[in-house]
Amino acid sequence: MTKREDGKETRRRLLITACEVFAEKGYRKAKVADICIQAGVNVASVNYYFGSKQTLYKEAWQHVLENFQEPVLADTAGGSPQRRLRRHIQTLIQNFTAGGDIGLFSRLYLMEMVNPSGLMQDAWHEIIEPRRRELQDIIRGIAGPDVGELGIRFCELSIVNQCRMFVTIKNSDLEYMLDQPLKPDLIKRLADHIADFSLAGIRAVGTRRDGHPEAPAAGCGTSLAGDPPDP
Amino acid sequence: MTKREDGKETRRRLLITACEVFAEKGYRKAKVADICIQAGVNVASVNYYFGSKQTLYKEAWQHVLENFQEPVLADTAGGSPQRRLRRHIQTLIQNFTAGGDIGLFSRLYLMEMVNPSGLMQDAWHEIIEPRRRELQDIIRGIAGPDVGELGIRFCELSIVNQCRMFVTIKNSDLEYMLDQPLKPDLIKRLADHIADFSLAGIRAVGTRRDGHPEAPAAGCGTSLAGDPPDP
DNA sequence: ATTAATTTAAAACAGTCATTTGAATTTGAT
DNA sequence: ATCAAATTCAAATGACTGTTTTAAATTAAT
Repeated sequence: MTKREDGKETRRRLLITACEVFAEKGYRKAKVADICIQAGVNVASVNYYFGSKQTLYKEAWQHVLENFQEPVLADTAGGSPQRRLRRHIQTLIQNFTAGGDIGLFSRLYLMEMVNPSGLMQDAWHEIIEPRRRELQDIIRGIAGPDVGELGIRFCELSIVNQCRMFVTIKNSDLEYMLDQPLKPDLIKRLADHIADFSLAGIRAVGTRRDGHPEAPAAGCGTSLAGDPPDP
Repeated sequence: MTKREDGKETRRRLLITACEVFAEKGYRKAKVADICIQAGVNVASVNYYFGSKQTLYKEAWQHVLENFQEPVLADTAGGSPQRRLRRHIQTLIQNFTAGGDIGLFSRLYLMEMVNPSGLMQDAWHEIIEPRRRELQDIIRGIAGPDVGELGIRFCELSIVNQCRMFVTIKNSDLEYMLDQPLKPDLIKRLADHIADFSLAGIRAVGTRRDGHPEAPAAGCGTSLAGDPPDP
C-alpha cells in the first residue's frame, strides 16, 4: 500500500560510503560501525538494507565496477615498448602510493589484493587479466621472440614485485632502508630506478642462452603468505 | 626448604616448543593453547613460568639467538661479486621457501618480518643489518664506484623485493601467475631468473648517466602496509 | 488516522584468547 | 609418614572486538 521512498536515499548513502570505507581499509578492517557512522545512519541499517556485511561488500564492488572503473591501463598504449614499460611502472607505483586523489576502484582493487576477502574470487580474474596481459605484451616487445612464456612471466613477477614494495613494506621501514623520508620526489626516482633496472633485466633475459653454470639444490615450496581469507 | 626440580623440565619443554610454534606461525597467530598442547603441558604453565605470552616470545627469541643462529649469511663470502650475488639470492629464496628443514632462527626471523610483533624492535636492527651490509657490498662490487649510496639501496630493494614474492604472494596465486605448480625445480629456475635479471639491472645502474628524458609527476606517499603491531 | 516502512538505542550474540583461580597432586626434605 | 612448598590441572573469568537482533519509537504516505 504505502511506498515510502526515503529509505532508498539511506541505502544509497550507505552503499557509497561503504565503497569509500572498504576502499580505504579493506574488507576485514572496515567495520560496519565505521561505515554507518561515516554515512550518518544507524548501525542496524546495514543488515536492514543488505542483510550482512558480506553482501554489502559485494554490492559495493559491483557498484564501483559499474560506475568508477576508470581507465587505469590508460594511455600506456602508444610508443616504444621501453617507453610503455616506464609508463606502466609509473602508473603502477602511482596507484600504489597515491594519496586521496586515487580512484575508488584502484584502491578497492589494491586492498583486495593485499589481503583478499575471499568474496571476490569470481570477478577477480576478469579484473586483473587485462592488466597482466598488457604488461606481458610490453615485456614480450622488449625481450624479443626468443623468450618463452615462462620467461615472460618471470619478468612480470620481477617487475610487479618491485612495484609492490610500496604495498608490502611499511612506509616507515622503507624510509629506514632508504635512510630518508619518502617524499614524492624520492618515489619518482625509485620508480625510475625500477624502470631502468627492469629494462636491463628483461633485455638480459632476451639475450641469454639457456643453461646456467651453477645451480645448487633448492628447498621445497611452502606457503608463507599472509592472512587467510575471511569465512 | 623444598626445592623441586621437575618444574625446570616443564619450563624447558615449553620454551623449546614456543620457539617452534612461534617460528611456524608468528607471534600473533601462535596461540598459547597451541604451544601448551604441543608441549604436553597445561595452559596455565605459560603464565606460571613466564608471566605472559609476550615474555615467553621474547625469551624464545633470546633462546634461539643464543643457540640456533646458524650462519645464514654463510659461505657467500668467496668468489666474484656475480657469483656471490647468485648465491645470496639463492640463500634468501631458500630461506623463504624451504620446508621443515629450515632453521628455527630463519623462520622466526621471517615471521617477524612478515608481520612484526612489535616486541623485537631493539634486537631487530642488529639482526638484519649484517645481512643488509653483505648484500650492499655485493651490489657495490658489481655496480662499480660511480653509483651512489642511494643507487645501491635502490638495487637492494629491487632484489630483496623480488625474493620476497615468496613471502608476500600466496603460493596458490604464484602458481596461478606462473600457470604451473610451484615445484622445487621451478623455484630454482625462478631464483636463477632473479639472479640474471638483477645482475643486468645492477650493471645498468652502474653504467647509466644520470638524468632521464621522461619523468611525469608522481603521487605522494601513503602507508598501505599490512597489519599493525600487537599492543 | 492508519499502516507499513524506516530509524533508533540498546542488547544480544558469537568468537577468540590470554589470564586467573583454587583445588588437587606431586615432590623432597624432615 | 608427614608436611609444606612447588607444580599441575580443569574450569572459569574476563576482556576484547564486532556483527547481528530486537523491540520500541518515529516517520511518510494514504
